[in-house]
Amino acid sequence: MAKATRNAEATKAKIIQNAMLLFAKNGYDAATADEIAKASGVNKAMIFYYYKNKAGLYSAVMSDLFDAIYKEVGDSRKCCNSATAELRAFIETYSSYAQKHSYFPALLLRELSDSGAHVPEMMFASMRRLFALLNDILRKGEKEGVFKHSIPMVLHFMIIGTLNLLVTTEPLRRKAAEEDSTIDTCIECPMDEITEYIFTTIKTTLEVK
Amino acid sequence: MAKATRNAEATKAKIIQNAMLLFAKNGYDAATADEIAKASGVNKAMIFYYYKNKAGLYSAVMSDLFDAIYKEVGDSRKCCNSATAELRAFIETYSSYAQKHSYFPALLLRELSDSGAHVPEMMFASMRRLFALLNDILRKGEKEGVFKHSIPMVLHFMIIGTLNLLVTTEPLRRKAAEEDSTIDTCIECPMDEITEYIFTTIKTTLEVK
Amino acid sequence: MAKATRNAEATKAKIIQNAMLLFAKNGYDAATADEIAKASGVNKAMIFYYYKNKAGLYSAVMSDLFDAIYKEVGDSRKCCNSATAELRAFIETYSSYAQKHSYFPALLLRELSDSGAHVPEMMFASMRRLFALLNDILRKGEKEGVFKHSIPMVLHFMIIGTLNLLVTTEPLRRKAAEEDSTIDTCIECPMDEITEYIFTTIKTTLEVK
Amino acid sequence: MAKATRNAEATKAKIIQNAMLLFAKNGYDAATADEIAKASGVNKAMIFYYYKNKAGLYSAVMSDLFDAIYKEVGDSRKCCNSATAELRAFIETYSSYAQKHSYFPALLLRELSDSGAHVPEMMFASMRRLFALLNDILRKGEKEGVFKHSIPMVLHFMIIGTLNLLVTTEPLRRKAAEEDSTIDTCIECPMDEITEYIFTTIKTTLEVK
DNA sequence: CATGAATGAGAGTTCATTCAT
DNA sequence: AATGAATGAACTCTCATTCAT
Repeated sequence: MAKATRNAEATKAKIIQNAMLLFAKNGYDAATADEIAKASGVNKAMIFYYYKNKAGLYSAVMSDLFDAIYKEVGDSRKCCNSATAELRAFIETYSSYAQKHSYFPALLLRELSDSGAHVPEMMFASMRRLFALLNDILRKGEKEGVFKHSIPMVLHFMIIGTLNLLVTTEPLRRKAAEEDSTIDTCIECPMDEITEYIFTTIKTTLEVK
Repeated sequence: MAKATRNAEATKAKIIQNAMLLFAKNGYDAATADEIAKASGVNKAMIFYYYKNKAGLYSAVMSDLFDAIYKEVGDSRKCCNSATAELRAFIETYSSYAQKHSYFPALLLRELSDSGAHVPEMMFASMRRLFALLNDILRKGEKEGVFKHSIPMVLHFMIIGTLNLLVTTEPLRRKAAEEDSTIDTCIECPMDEITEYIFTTIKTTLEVK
Repeated sequence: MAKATRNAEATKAKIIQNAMLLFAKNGYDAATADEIAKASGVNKAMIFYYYKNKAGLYSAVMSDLFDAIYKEVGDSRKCCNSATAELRAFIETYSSYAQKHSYFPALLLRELSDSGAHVPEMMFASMRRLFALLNDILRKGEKEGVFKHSIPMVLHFMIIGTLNLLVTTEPLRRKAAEEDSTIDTCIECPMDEITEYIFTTIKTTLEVK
Repeated sequence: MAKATRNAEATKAKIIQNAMLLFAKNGYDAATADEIAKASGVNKAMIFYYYKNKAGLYSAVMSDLFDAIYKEVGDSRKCCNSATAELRAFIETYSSYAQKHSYFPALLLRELSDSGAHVPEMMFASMRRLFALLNDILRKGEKEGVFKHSIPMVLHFMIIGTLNLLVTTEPLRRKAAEEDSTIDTCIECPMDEITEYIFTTIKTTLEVK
């Protein structure tokens, strides 16, 4: 109804967007309200007007991300009928989300390192929901007789740990490659090959016989 | 009146030890010099006297940890003659180190999430050295004809990502288990079983035919 | 949808009423426009629309109170013919007003402590008018030969100081009584006895011979 | 052991001294840490270094004042042997303290108006101790048969209410006198005459027969 | 080597006030 | 008349870092 100013939704969106980037780049503590406000082109007080405090903003950011990934990964299951296909969809969707929203892996890994210090309640629910998806797939596969018994928690961390680390360490790996060409930090590896490799590894370990 | 004053090495050791714990628990930014000094029972100024600044202290902490893990993992290779045995040693040693020094995983994951923001130079070197070890093992296995061609970087992240996440998320997983018993967060899993499971997974994906 | 919107007088009255309470409870600085607006069920901007700024609102509140007390105390004189009776009326009316509007004493004492920092002009006029009333009574008594020469300002502060302190300290005295029963903070004293006691004291000091 | 800087006691004293003045002049909320630091010629952080937070500083200020007045008033009793003389000493000592430390009345009246919002615990204890002194004197007089039964709480407020108001309203009364000479705000009254007048009033109301 | 005192630069948060609708 | 969005100026408090002893 307005052009650009005096538009609550637009203002909130800008704040969330820039907060995401800055929280991902600098971490919760090092990302300042000043910085976020300036990047968003809004007055610093608006952050507190809409999100009460820094933690509230952070929660909002994380909620958005977790809701989105849960939805995408959850939706991806619908399109398949075998447990193996669902597993592939899980890994591929997670991988593509992590690449598209490259700030997400850093945020997630840091939050897990802090045991959910900044958004305790939400981390539980969100991580659990995501894990429950994989859990379902694995159980289904077992029931169908195509998967061996496994340790779902370990496989879950194998998938998301690997993918998240690959995304977050990209700049680090690139620099390492520049400085020491004798070591292959997989900087040129196409992500879909990597994703496929991860899928194959998990599938192989699950294969009966 | 005598206690431990006027003993440079002891003072430095106390600082490092407590800094480790607090950096791990609270992260780089949230760990304060005041806190570290009080926990160590030394005057705050000593931190700056011995380590120049906060970043210097952090570097020292990380160096110690990385040197130690590199040494332990490196040493573990000596005792074996097959690539497969060396791979198992790599994984088991890393796993046992991560458990014994349970602050390490949080520190490492956070630092990787930050692309080595706080200790740039060192992260390169140390991570590279560790990765080089695994790389060697994999190449050796390939040469011996017992391992298929693989993507070492991915396997590396699979191993350390999974192990580190399992250690750091322990409190989170415990709480989740308490609140929702229908989901198995593997909180009672013995770590050696998990370690073996990881090893088996990696080995299986490497097996020729 | 109809309630009380679009009704200037009602809105203004609600604001004044709640502002009174909150200024009394929290003091000028600690009472916020947000708080007053919320308590009044009106939009914050209305405060500024009707009263220009916080000081304006405060002035309006104080004016109302001072006008009311002046009117009540002033009116009370009419009904009597002797200076002594007028003095009693002054004290009793003030006392009953302070009890009925229990936020008034806090506001008055604070404003006197601040030397009228927030409502300079008005405090002069209002306090003076009130004091002039007592002054008149005392002079009249002197002329009639029933009162000795006195120091009106001192008697004025004796009356209003005592009454205001008794009202404002009520919660404090109640707590003190609960914690230490050996001391009598007069928490159960009927206010009319106290008022009578004050009157007697003043009368006694004024009595000729 | 030092000259002026690096002297904890001197620094603390300067802070307390200036805080007193500014809290008295502007009230708790309106007195800012910046202001107090600047007035004291110290870095703002020192306030928090020594007193933890603003409330802590305020508490320290009030403690100092209350301890001092209690001590002075308490000591004054020793020198007398009759209840009447002790009563005079109580009033005179309180009066002289209030004049000498002219910031005290404002602080006290405001705190009483707030029901001890900022220093709850202390207000109880301190006010009670002071009141207990007067209470003792009155009881002693009753036992000796020189005082009638009275309401100590009311007499206490009569004394301190009047004296405190006279001190705090001084600037107000001066301005009023300048603007309207027909009214006598007792601005030229010598404080010892006023004190004597208060004493006489209280004594008169206590006199048997 | 060791300490407590001192500092300066910010960070998060609040709040009176104004603007656009 | 009434509202929610927006702002700017403070304000309290923290913290890495340095100085004097």
